[in-house]
Amino acid sequence: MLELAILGFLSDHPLHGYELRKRVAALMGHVRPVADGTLYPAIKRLAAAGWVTRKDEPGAAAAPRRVLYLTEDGRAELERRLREPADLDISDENRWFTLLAFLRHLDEPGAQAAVLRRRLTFLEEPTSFFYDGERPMAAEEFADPFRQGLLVIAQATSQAELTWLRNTIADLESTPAAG
Amino acid sequence: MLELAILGFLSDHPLHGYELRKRVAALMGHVRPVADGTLYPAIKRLAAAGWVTRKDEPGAAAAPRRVLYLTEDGRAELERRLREPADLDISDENRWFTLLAFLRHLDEPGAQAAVLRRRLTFLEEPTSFFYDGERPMAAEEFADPFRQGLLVIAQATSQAELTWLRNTIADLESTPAAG
DNA sequence: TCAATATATATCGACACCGAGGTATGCTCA
DNA sequence: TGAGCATACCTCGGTGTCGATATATATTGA
Repeated sequence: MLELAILGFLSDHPLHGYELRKRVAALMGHVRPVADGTLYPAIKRLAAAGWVTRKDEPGAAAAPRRVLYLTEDGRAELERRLREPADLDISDENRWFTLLAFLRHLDEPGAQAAVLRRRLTFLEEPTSFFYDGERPMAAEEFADPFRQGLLVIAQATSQAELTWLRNTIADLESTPAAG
Repeated sequence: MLELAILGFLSDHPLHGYELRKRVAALMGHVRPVADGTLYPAIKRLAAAGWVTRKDEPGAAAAPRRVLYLTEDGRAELERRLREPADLDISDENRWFTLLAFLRHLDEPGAQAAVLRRRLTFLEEPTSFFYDGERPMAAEEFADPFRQGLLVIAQATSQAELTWLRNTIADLESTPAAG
């Protein structure tokens, strides 16, 4: 998820680590802050894989910067990760939102629609959080207001997303294929 | 998060690992499946800390079961974790939902309301996912339909939860303190 | 001149998690 | 009798993440 975000941000502009950190923090930091000890090893991994290159530049305000550039291999890797996301990228909200933030870098509307369809399929699956034996329990069955809330919120959330997904898939599939 | 779920489920009933696995899977498995290699070490940690005890029983259908019981220390630990959750438990959806699923085990309405207030404060903070320099960008500013969707969904989601939070906090705070 | 702050990069140990694999029991059906 | 499956528990290696810590420069204000 972090690696995807790095590849995605670098796909827009070359960035140095500090700026990258700020963008990553803006995207998902309010939900799950990213520590330096997570970011820099991640950059190192991507560099070792040949997906980003580093160039030293004098610092604008302070210490010298190591500006990161996405390589051609890196762009291909980004596309691969967007085109064929893991199941966890589809089901986990944090990962899914990160994917969504960079899905425009997949430039075929058909491929974009295919990814949205996977999320649609996932959200359309009937799932319950709690069971009475085999039988899924509805919100109204709980005396517990917190479990009620859990189900009510989850339902409202997925309704909003389902609406958006269906509209956007329809738009994408009515778009003539990009040339 | 997993440890909280284990303590929470055991607070309802003693369970053996296999049954516990099914309940944990129902609660959060569709979003993020829990592997055996995660569950059993977690049980071991809780046992080592003295929060659960294990008793062997003949298996109902097959291999013998190790039934898990929450100890008094375990119940105290559960309460502590519910009463004073880490910031990450408040901000991260997966963790927050897990907390919500067991919040009824905190039996003071005032303490429950205090936890909900923390979530309310978090959701009321103005946050944006993307910035143009310092300026947060609104959904309409993106040509990118995916980033638009991201913001629209996030907003709809938090609206639903805000409504529920405000109503539930009001209910809890009008409840006479539990004896 | 000194302290504080923002900029900027990086390492290290501890640890939770995942995936793969292993062990074993008892039921069902061929 | 044997294969296959559901039940039931557990270990281990690899890895990603966190929190603490270290280093260094430039600006700002007391």
